[in-house]
Amino acid sequence: MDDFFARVYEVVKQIPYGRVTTYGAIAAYLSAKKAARMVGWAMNASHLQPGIPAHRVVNRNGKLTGKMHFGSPDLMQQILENEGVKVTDDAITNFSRHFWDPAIELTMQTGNGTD
DNA sequence: GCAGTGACGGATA
DNA sequence: GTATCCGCCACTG
Repeated sequence: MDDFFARVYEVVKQIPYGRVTTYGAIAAYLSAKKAARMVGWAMNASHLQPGIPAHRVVNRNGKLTGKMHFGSPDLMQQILENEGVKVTDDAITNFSRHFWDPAIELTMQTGNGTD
């Protein structure tokens, strides 16, 4: 729990305001690209940890697949729109424009919060 | 120890 | 582009 989960949380917490990423991107960053499910599963437990902007994590299609886990099915969309991310039909519009890849933005630097 | 499941993704048809 | 299947790793029953 302090291994894989912590990794996912670290990456998710690095997601800047108004940006979003995908489970696969995080998984790939964690060298577990084949196990994108694990990321999503870890996110399921993310609500146990504070400061985890899980709403900024969507699936490859930019779809708010996990919105149902926020307590309110519309909460996730509300937060995204509140951050300037337009959401239509439970999917992020201009997704590629808001897309944030940890493997690029973090330049493959694991756990380096010096910046 | 085995089987089922999961906030996914990629490949194939 | 859409639909279906399989693989992936970890956890629970």
